[in-house]
Amino acid sequence: MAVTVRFAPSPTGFLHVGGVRTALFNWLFARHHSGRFLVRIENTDTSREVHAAAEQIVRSLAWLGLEPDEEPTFQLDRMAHHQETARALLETGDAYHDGGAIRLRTPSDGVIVWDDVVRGRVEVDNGTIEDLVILRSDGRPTYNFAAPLDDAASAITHVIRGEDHLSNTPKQLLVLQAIGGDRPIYAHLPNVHGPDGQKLSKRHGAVSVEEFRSAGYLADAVLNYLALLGWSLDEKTTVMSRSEIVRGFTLERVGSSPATFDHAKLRWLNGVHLRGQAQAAYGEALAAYLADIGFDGDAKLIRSSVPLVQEKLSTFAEYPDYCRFLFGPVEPDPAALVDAGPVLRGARDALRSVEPFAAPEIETALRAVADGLELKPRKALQPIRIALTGSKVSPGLFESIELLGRDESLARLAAAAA
RNA sequence: GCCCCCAUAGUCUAGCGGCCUAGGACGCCGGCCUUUCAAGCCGGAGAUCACGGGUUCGAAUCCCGUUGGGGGUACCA
Repeated sequence: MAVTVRFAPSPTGFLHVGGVRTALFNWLFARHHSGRFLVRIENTDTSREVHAAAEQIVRSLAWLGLEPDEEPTFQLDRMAHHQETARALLETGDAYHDGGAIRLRTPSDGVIVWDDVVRGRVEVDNGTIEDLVILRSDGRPTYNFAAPLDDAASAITHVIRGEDHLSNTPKQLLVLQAIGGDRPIYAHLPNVHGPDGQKLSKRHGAVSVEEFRSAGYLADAVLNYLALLGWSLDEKTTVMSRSEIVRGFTLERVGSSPATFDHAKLRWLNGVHLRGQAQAAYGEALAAYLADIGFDGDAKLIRSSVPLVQEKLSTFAEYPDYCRFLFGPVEPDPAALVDAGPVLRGARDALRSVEPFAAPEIETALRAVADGLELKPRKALQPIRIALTGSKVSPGLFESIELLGRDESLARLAAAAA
């Protein structure tokens, strides 16, 4: 039987780290087995539904490249079927009315058992499970009734979800038993915690997928990082491409202890992925990101600046601070330029005649200036950098000058020397 | 309260009875490189494998207890 999995979020807000991790593991499992990955929005609790949350979730998944193999479905769309099933259960006596609701009759003794792929064998006393409401008094199904029904209807083979659903599993198994549905295989993933050990939430900083996107992270890096939260390929591999993860992913290597989200490691990993990109793709992604956040800069210039920054940035968000000087005037701190007159004038004279106006030639010329003034390169170049970029930290000076152009460079040098 | 789950360095993890004087990665510290910052390279500190009992010739690995953390206990998902 072909592997079919589903990611089933409730539309109560943005897709956050814990949610994506669950979605990712489902997607990886499906891809690894050439199976299908479905998305089902669990919207049976209409009172908690947040407007546009479903679209938001789907969009976040798309950004990460976790595209479902079918149009996402909404649980409530199958309400007629849920109600019909409840009625049938009523007729066989497996369910009964209670107030306005309908409850499933559950056994009071014995145990219900399943072999969880990540937890191992789990046994629950039937006595601890009370007759569960399957249809609310207003006719809407409850989650624990609708979910197993829908799983069965979609022929879900593996239910991969957060450990908060562990205690729902016996209930859903009981429902499945009552309707004679096939059992899927269950895998309950450990939670993702914040730095304080509490469940990850807003106050731990960026946790929604959208935030990572606007913070300049690469989807592949986020994916790589998330995959490592609870799963490992082997004893030493950290950096992996999407396809390497898909190839190596198995549920057997998913751990059962909760993980803490570490922004610093994500950041590092993002830098690694950024540096590994082809220059053209990097430029493409960078330009798209900058347009997204409203950075006003010529796309062509952005592209040509890629070689200057690719080795330096760990997120795209750092780009403006590094390269703002390429796109507009600078205001060097005069205090940092005292006594710099001779160097700046020397640089100006040298740059006036450099041919061609390219980094290697510029470097030769400026080093000669430093030599002539008997200054160490470190000493001589820093004021020039400040005059041209307005900052003590910048991309490579010579490449920056080339990109800035002769006229602009001379003008900035003159202004600073004055 | 009751039920369940988890427990290796600050963090993510490897480990599934002897290969472990516990491996990798982030972070941290130092050095090299160097036009700044990064990157890169080299080196270092950091874990009595939560604690206490067992089992075994031998335990991070198996069992029991304790502690800590988490989840559940809804006509929420």
